[in-house]
Amino acid sequence: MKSITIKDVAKNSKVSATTVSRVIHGNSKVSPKVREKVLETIKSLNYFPNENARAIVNKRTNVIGLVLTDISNPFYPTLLRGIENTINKSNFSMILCNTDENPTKEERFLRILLEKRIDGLIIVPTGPDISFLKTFEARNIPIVCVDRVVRNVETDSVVVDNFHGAFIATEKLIQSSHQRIAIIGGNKNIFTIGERFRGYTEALDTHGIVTNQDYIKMGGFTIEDYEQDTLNVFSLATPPTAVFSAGNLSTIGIYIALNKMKKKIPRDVSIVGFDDLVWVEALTPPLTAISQPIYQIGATSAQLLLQRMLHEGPSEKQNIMLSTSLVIRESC
Amino acid sequence: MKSITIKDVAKNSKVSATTVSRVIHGNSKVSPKVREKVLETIKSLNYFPNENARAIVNKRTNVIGLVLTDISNPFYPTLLRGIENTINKSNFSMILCNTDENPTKEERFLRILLEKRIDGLIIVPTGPDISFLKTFEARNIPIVCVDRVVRNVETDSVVVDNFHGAFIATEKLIQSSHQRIAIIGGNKNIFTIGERFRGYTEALDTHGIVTNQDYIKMGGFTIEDYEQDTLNVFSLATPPTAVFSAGNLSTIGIYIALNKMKKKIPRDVSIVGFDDLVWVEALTPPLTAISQPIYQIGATSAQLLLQRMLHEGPSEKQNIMLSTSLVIRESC
DNA sequence: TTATATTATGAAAACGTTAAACCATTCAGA
DNA sequence: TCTGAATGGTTTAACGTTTTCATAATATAA
Repeated sequence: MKSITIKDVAKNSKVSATTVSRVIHGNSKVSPKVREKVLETIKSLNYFPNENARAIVNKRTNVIGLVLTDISNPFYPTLLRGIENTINKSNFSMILCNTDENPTKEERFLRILLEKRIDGLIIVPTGPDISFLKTFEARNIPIVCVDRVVRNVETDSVVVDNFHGAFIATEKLIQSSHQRIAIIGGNKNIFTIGERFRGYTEALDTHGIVTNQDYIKMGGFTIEDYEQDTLNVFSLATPPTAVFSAGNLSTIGIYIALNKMKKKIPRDVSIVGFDDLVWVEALTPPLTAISQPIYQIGATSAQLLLQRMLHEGPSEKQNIMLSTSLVIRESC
Repeated sequence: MKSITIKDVAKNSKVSATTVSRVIHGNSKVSPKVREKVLETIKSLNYFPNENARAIVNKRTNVIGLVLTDISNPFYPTLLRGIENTINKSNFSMILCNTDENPTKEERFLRILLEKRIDGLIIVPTGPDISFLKTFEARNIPIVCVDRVVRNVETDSVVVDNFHGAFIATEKLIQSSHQRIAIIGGNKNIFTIGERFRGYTEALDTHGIVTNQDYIKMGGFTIEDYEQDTLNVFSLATPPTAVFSAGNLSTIGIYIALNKMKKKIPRDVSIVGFDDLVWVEALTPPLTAISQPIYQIGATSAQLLLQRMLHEGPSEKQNIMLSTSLVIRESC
């Protein structure tokens, strides 16, 4: 099981390993005949350089880590493609880790990534204080926070204006002359969800509507949770006439529940949802939604990371906030 | 930018690097006081072993490659989680690559993965002949093909019975007394899609229904394509009364188009779709669908790969075919 | 006590690269 | 013809680990 090394190539071409290395790197200091010969034996031996050996001498691996909560959440695949397509251009690869919002898992992954000496990290942090990131910082491994930010270490970041998105979503419902507006969504402790909740209450406030605690269902996790939340809120004595769905999973639960309750959208209930994914247009009626530039969030954070890794760009950390837009369809 | 190495730990603990290495691995004998001291300085120096250096001496990286077509296809995230959750238990990490069905990209990724000396590969091949896999085979790097198979090298594989799934889907429509049944889907050259097409025609055949070429729309790629296909097929002089959607993207296109045409499902048109994803239940009406055990496909292929990497299990290649099931809802 | 086995440790080589320093040709120019 | 510069190559050390082998110290048995 002996593997083919640069020395084998050297021996077979009757030159030194250095010369082979030069040929591989296209370095000028090698004569055409020798280059030819070396390339030939590389091909004939089917030699491929060992990146791990390279990594230890070059002190760079060309690998980045991508730590997110769960690729199954439809937000992430597009984000990932934005990142991947960007870093691939500079020949970086990506190790993917799913934390499931679990800080213990997160720390374990971060340790592994550190040991693998990744050149950079893109992370959707599980919380606002990720102590292990200090270790990355101390070793000058660039970090980009995406979708959420962290406060115990300064990093570049790319987020979306969740607050404003939720604000205009809620306002849209108000302008359609709704007063009794529910919100259904996940855990407020998650940065993005918290911001969306703020946007919702702020919009009600701005328009002089007092928030009704019964209309606030922020604690779901699964589609079934959201379905149940919807069932509950629309079974109230005075049910809402509209609902703001704070995430894509809640949108699914809401549609399922309303279908079951035979409520017609938008006749009986109006909906605006956060996240404009491909399938929301197939719903009946198609969803009016807040659209995030998901791919661009990914691409931008990857660009930021590349800049740092290649020591280009400004030295101050960049904190970028991209904006959302309202896509009007027929659910309100 | 000097990094902390095992030698620094050694020096600071007044022992040799060997001893530090032994402490870290905890297997061989080292006296309690020394162990204590070493662990202490590891902590105080915040030392983390360099996995790349380890990789070159151990000849294993604890990394696998996952090469698939596009993580944005909702089939893949679940597959990925099945794989990840399985390999994580054995402390493997995963490099993810999206080929976009492009063999050139695929070959480039495979070369990179080879150079990184991954311990194993899980791949959804773009086609039936991936010559670069020969190189993996020659180096005894285990390969598992998933969802599709390859014919120029023998590998383990995990696929789903697409043929049978499509067969029972079509049969379901026939049994609901439909005779004019369309199929809308992607490129038949893709293994899974080809199988589904076979299942469709075979079901018609079995029940003595002659296939109508006008009802066959197999060439779409985007949701817009499928939407257009649907529009076209239902604008025929004698339109079909039912449609089999051969993939999840086509399901979206079909629902959008039928909504636009104001066709009622299932009154005007019945549908059965391939792939039972979370959002199909939120459609109106909820989709009757062929369900694949996606997570399990991933978990199984990862198990197969682990077996090979750890040199356990049988030496003959395993070719596993998992079965699909029909989830009946209200679209037919 | 001495001989032997056991335990704890270290030195050095190896893994597969790259880079710095060096050496031997060849070529230009006077 | 000689000098100096290119040119094309090699030798050696370094990167951060693990592993093999040797050795010193200690424990056990006779």
